[in-house]
Amino acid sequence: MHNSLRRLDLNLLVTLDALLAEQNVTRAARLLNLAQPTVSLQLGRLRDLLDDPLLLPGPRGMSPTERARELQGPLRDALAALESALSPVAAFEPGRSHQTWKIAASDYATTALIWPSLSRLRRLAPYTRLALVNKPTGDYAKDLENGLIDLALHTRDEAPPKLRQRSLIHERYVLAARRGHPALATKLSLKAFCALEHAVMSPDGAGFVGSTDHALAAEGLERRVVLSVSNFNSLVSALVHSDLVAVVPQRLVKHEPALHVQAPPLAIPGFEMLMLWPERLHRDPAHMWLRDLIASTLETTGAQK
DNA sequence: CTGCAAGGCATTGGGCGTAC
DNA sequence: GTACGCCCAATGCCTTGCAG
Repeated sequence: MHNSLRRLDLNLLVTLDALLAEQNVTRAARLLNLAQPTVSLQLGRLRDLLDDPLLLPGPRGMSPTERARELQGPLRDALAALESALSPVAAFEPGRSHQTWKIAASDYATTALIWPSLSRLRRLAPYTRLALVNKPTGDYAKDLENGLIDLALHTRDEAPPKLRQRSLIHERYVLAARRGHPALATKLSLKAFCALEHAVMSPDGAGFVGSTDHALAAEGLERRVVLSVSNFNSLVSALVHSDLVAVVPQRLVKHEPALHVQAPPLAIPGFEMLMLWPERLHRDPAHMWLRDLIASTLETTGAQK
C-alpha cells in the first residue's frame, strides 16, 4: 500500500481524468498541453499501476474498461476536492459576483420553486445570471457531473442516486378550473367530479393517466380525460380558455388569478420536490449560497401559509 | 473484396533538468 | 560526472472508412 502510494504520481491522476473525459489520447494530450506520446507513456504507467488496461482501442477511439468507468466519478470528485482545498476559499460575495447558474427544472418546478426566489436573487446578486433548462439530456446525474447544469429540481420519486440532495417542499394536488366555471360553484361529489372533462399533463405528451386516475382506480372509479399536454404551462392555459378541469400541483396555480381552485373530492397522494447537485459543487460557496436562497425562501413562504 | 488514405496509439532515441 | 526521470519529434504499425 505504502509502496504503491510512493510510486503514485498525482499528475498521473490528472492525466487519467483527462483520458477518461476525452477517451482519446491525442485529445487528452492537447487538453493537458502535452505531446501525445507523453500521455501515451503516462497511460502505460497508469495501466501498470492499476493493473488494468483502462482504455481499450475500439471503434471511435478508445473505450474505457469497467474499472475505468468505476474510477471516473470518484476521481473527478477527488480532484475537485483537491482543487477547492488548494485554492483560497474566496467567500462568495453575492453583490459583486458575475456567476452564471444553470438549473434544470420543469415548468412546474420553475413556477413553484424558482419564482419565489427570483426577486430576492435579483436584488441580492444583481450581476449574476440564471439559466433555466427544461431537460438538458435527460440524464441529470451526468449533466451535473460534467457541468452542463449546476442544480436539478426533481421529485423524490426516481431521483437519480448518488447526488447530494435537499428536500424543498411537500406538494399537494388541487382541482383547478377557470374562474366562474359552473361546476365548481358548489361542493363537488365524486361522481360529478368524474363526469367533468379533465385535462392532464403527461411529460411524454401522450399519456392520459396520472396520480388522480390511480387514486380513482383504487375506488373502482374512472374519470374522463379528454386532453393531454406535455407541460404545465399549456395545462394552465387550457384551463383558462375552456371548461376543462385539471388536478394540478397547488403551487402551479396559486398565483393564477384567472383560475378557481378547490380541494379535490378524494385523497390524492402528493409528492416531494428535491434539489440535486453533484459532489464537486457541495462546498462551492456560490453554489451553497444559491441553494440556501432557494430553500430558505420556500421555508419562509411555506411558514406564512 | 481490394487497395488506399487518414487517423490514432505505441515505441524509440535524444535533449534537458535535477539529485546524488 | 553519472544516473534518472520527464518530455518531445519522428516513426512504425494498426484500424477504419471509402472508392472502385
